[in-house]
Amino acid sequence: MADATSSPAPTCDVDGTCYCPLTGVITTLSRKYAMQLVSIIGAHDSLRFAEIEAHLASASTSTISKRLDEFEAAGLVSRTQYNEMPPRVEYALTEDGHELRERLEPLLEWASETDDAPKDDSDT
Amino acid sequence: MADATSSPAPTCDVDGTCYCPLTGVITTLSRKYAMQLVSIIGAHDSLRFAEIEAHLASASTSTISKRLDEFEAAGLVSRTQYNEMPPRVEYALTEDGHELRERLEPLLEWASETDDAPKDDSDT
DNA sequence: CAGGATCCTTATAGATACTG
DNA sequence: CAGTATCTATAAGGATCCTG
Repeated sequence: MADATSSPAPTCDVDGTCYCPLTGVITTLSRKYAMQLVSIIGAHDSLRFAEIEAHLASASTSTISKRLDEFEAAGLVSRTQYNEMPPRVEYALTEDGHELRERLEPLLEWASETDDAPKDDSDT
Repeated sequence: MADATSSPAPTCDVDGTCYCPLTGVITTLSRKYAMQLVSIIGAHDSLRFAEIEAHLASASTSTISKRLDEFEAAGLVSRTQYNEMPPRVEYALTEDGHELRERLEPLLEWASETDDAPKDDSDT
């Protein structure tokens, strides 16, 4: 995405054109359910759309679809389509996706601990 | 937010009341510049507001202010105010914040490599 | 210096309906 | 099954002005 077209200025706010895309991968990860999704997919060899939905029931179909799209575009997830009947599509992490997930897991794990285990002794 | 309502049901989509806050920390981290901010603050013992702004020049004052607020609320950052003239306020990571940063750094590092986009990371 | 309040713009998620 | 297209509601970021 960042080709050598001479203006690699990361400060997109110099003009009002864009809303500051920041770093690609981080931006992608900052979207809703993105991190969880990577984690879920990586926890399996491959998953079908409906299975992903089942794992992330709180997310809407279109949201999951969008995330998946973004992941594909970012090279984090691969999509394999089997033209059968009924249709079958499998999603899996790419190598990059796995590398990401490795770095993501400690964060998510810690986050879930922190979130439901308040460390402050004074509360409640 | 610090409501001790005994039922920590994270599935906010059972009712249409809220926009699904997800897991606290992850949501906080998903906001713009949030991860970078944690990284920046953690790279120093403490930082003043203006210094943070300088490190994250692309972010607006109000955005930084909001992040800082959220971090404080999440117990990730401490704010120390010195009633001098001129006013002096120092921000630093709490223990929790440091734990977070430890898990965040590999991700950010990998992300910047992957993205190949030089960010406004002034110091190491 | 440090930031809050306000207003505005844009981005993003969800619902719904429809298709290959 | 596996989505896409469209629309709407809302949230989130930025600019600006203003204060302690």
